[in-house]
Amino acid sequence: MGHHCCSKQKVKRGLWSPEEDEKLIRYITTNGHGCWSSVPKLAGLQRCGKSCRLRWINYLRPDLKRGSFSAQEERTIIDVHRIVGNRWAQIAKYLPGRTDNEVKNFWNSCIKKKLIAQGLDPNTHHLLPPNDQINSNNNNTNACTLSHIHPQPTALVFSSNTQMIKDAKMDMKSPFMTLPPLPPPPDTSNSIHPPSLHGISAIPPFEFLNPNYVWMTTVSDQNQHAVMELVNRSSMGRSTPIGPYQINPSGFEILEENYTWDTIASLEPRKQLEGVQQQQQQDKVCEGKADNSKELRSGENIDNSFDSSSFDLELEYSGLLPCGTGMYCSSTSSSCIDQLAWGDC
DNA sequence: AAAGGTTCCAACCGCATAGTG
DNA sequence: GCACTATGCGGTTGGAACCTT
Repeated sequence: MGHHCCSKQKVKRGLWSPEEDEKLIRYITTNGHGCWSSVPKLAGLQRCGKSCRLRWINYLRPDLKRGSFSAQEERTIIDVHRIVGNRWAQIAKYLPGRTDNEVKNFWNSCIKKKLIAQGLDPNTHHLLPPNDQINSNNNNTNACTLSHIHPQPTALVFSSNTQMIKDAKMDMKSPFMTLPPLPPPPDTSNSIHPPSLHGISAIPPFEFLNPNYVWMTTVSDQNQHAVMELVNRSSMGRSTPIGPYQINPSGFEILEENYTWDTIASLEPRKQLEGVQQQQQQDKVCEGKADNSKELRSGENIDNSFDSSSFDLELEYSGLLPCGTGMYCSSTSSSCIDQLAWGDC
């Protein structure tokens, strides 16, 4: 079955010859591609326009970066994939010089296997059930990796620059992150102070490992970045930020009461316990308020809107990750993230 | 060295959507 | 609103290259 665009033409298929490449390059560099369907004829090629377009975009474009993916690119792919899923074109946007096809192939041939080997489901980025984990039980490296990955909350911070706000479609499968380098965490044993972000320092000490508290993202500080927020999990879904720093100059709200950001093993929002919803429903009945922010915060609304298909944030990325027991590391600081990602403990 | 298996990636296929008349 | 075309995208495939036996 041929393409719609070339069903009437006698077209060549399969691998491109150097001569064909040369013709296409010469034509496009001279004239631009214009309407792709007319390119083959004008360039003297026995191909359909679609094939020419693909060849140009995936292979001949001068701005393409060839060669293997760097560790940084690999990390970016994983992190963006965690947010947007198999939306290769979206992912490729954050990898200059890479194409969606290239990213997709790299994912399928390489990253997927690495994640599975670490006991992570490449689709969900969650831990696989023990039976599905390959080599993770008899492999100390993986065991080490998982022990790092699992118990720590993670941090997600939005970049809410003007362009992003303009481009954002806030259906929010998940927010994405711009993570500034953090100051080194204080040297404490069990009680760790949260890092000070963007000059917000009035954060009281708290027990970082206390399961009653969880990091949540909210927007934003004076530098137009969203900041993490500690929320009392035991308040059954009510957002009870710790600290007097809820600022939102950008006008959009990310914090969702019913969701917490899970560990690095699963950065997707995770609905809290059923009791949370019940409590909220009770609250709604009691309060009977129609509050604008509630629209965004409503669990049902968010739930319904969790369609990654329209997630389109101008995201920036860097990798703040929990690193070891109660500690953080950032992507700008070295190999910790690599160790976490690939088990080089 | 040869056969068979596996991996990788360029290219294709088909669907969705936008644009146009 | 409809039909048609062009474009973009994700899933899939085919075959060359590589690896294993």
